[in-house]
Amino acid sequence: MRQDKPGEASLPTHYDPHEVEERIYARWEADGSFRAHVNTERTPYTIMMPPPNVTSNLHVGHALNNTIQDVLIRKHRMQGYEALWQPGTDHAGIATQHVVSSHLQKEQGLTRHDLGRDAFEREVWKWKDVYEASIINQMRKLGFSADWTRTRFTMDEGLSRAVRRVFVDLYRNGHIYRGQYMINWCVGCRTALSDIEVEHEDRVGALYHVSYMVPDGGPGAHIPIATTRPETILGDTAVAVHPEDERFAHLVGGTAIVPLVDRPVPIIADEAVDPGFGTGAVKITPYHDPNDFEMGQRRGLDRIQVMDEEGVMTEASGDRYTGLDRFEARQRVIEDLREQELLIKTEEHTHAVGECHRCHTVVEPLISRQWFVAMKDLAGPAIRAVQDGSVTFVPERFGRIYLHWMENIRDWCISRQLWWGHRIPAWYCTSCEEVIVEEQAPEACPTCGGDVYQDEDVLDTWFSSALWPFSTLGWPDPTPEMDYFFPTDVLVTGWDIIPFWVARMIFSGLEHLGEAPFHTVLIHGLVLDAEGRKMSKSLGNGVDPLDVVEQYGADALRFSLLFGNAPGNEMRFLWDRVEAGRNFANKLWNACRFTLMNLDEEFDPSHCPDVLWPEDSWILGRLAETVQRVESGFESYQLGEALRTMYDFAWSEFCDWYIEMAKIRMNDALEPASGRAARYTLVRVLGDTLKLLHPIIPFVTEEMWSALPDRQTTLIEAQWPRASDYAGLGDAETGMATLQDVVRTIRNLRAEVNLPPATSVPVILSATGDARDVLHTFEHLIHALARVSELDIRDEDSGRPKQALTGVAGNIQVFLPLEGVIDVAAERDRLSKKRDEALGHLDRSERKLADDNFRTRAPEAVVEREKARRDELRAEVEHLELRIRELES
RNA sequence: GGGCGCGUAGCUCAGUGGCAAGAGCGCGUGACUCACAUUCACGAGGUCGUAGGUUCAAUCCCUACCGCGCCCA
Repeated sequence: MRQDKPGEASLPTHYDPHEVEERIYARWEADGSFRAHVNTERTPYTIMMPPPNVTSNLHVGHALNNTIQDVLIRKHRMQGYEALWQPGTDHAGIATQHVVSSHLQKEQGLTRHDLGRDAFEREVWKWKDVYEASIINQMRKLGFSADWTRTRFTMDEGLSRAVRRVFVDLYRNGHIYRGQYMINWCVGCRTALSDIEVEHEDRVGALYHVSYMVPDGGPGAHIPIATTRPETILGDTAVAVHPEDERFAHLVGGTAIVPLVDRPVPIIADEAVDPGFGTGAVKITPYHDPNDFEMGQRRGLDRIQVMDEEGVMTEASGDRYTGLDRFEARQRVIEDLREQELLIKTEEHTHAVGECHRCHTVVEPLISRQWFVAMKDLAGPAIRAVQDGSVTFVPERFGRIYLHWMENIRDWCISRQLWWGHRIPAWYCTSCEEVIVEEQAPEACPTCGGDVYQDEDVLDTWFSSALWPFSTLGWPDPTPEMDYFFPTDVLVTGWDIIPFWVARMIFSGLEHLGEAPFHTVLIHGLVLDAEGRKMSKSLGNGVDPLDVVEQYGADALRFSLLFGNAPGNEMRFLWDRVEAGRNFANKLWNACRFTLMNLDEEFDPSHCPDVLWPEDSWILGRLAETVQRVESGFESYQLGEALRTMYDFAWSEFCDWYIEMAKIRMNDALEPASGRAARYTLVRVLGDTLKLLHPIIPFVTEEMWSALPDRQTTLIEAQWPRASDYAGLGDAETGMATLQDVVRTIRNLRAEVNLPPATSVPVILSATGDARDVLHTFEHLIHALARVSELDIRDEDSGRPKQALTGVAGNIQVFLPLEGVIDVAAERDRLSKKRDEALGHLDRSERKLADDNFRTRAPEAVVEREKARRDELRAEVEHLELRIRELES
């Protein structure tokens, strides 16, 4: 939208994002504006993009997450920081394996086992290539200014090397071990899961009370136990009661017979039993329950596996049950117990059932040989980093969630029985017991020289994500990027992955580099649908960001994600808000059109006129304050507040008032200096407003910027405004508030009697002293802004019109002498209403000031303000009463 | 059971220990005013969940309760 000759308006009346966005984005890329370089002349500012999963395209949640980052990056870039936004994608082991498997099944009817490991992996890589490209394309359409030349993928060679290095280091330092422990097993995904990959959901189930016979307790002696999982009875190896439970004290030390399998097991006393739950006695199944597993370890109980990794009952469960699915087995066990009259009763019972957060099948706790990270030693420094403030969460409350999780952390199961991911760098000897953990594959067993084979399993995806803040910068190699950009500055993410990712990055940074990878964690909420529901595939209520961009433009989408949102809070996606964003962009566009249309040949933006008019000083003063408020909004990460401040300034002050006033002055041939000052101020204020808004709505602002005269750089590289830039220019105290008050009062009176805006009316303003001077200063403006035919500014004692609509603007009386139009009775009612309103306020104010406590204890400024307010209200009431009396006479 | 968040205009949400509490959308009235009808002017609409407490002053801080949502066990 360049225009060659000033004064010629060739711009369309509506801003069209489609025409603009692609071109602008290409320009930024061609200029290398997103590139970050190691540059010791500048301070680095670094944000690591949370790498989206290559499973599928981005949704609006991603759009929010990345918009926030882009805003921070663009702003700091304009402030002169060397701003690196490091992008990339995540291989998302279990999730990607899942979608590719389903895809294969659907398209070709094949399972991954039909293909075999290598061929399956090739399929996943293909999927990754497609979605990585698609995701990056989406992000470009949204205007994100990441340094794409540095794009990384968690399974890149370099990042994989970082994974192996970390695994080996942790192993050698004793932080990684392998062993048989209780883990969460997903029967659907056929893999181990870590604790946090299990979601607990309350379900209505049953609590079964079952009799266990106690043969040496006398005839008919039994102990009643309660369980929610009767099928695990088959694997029981003890019965436990609380040591102080008198009901069962006589049985402790004896033997109970496990029903259906007739296995004698000890009756033990253990503090872990809750005597208030169920019958007070519990069955112990060390192989299939995490609490029982711990008790089993303490007490040296036997472990019997009655269910395998496919959720099918094993031979150890007995002939009647072998080969049954776990849920069928439960039914058969219940029937058999009932038949043998060992089932005492069944009661409804709601309890939390763990399910796989990926496939939502019920998770089976069982003992399995897996690799673990011992968390205790690693957690300590990570807790201290947040406690001592070296890492700060915004909003603060999320720091407590983090600490709670860290303080109760358990060892992290990191091996996954998947094909997609980083293969565990451990080799086993076929001839001896040797386990070799190395970054590079060993050729033979170092102990006996036997053949070796690598562990079949891969690592939990988060094991590599935890290294993202430094693996992307080249670690473990010593790179200039590591020296310069690490540690990074802000991590922006949702609260849902604090334990998965944030916590692990923090302890990884501390362990491997001796410092936390960022100083601030900025948490945002979820984006919900218009009804406040979580967006999900099954509900089909998701919103594709590209749809929004297509319809309204990227700026409108970005605006809608930030406007009116507070940090950490959930937000609903509303099309109305997108529309508001589009309208705002259009408003700015037209302000820019107006400005350009009014520049003349001799306009020189670099030359500040010697004299500025009061309205120029006013808008510059308002701008200075806006800059300051925006700055403090950004500092506290209140982007929504910052945006609202800019929005109000640009629309309600600059467009609604300043531009309207500038029109009048630029048309005034008698005062060319006024027009010059207005032109300068217009360009100055518009330009700086575009700078402020650029991080949030980059496209439309850049497009307008390029049309303003004499731009030295693109807007993305322009210098961020500072409040001090307006020293000596801005002045908020120019009587503008009085002018606005008077104009509004006149407009209000006109509206009372339904006067069309085109009709001019005579107006009498009555005031004394300073107020009258202000009115004289702005006489021409009042004329035009309020559509006044004849303006009569007079002293209070120089008479008042008889027949007139009356209003009060502070200590100024406003009269519209419209003889014939006035309905005296209606006017009297209107004024009485106004008087009563004012009286109410005045009453409150006077009572406040009559209170000694208030006068002595409240700050002086507050008391002074209250006095001023009271005086103003008094004057208003007096004026109104005088007028009412006049109408009555 | 433990923890957290929310409850402010018809709707969706900002906000602050001290002027008469705001926005967007919606609603009413008027206007094709020469940047913009994706607009402009004017207006209606709120006991800031309920009850106590702290304070000169509470929508904001504290306590309890009610309603909604989330996390952990």
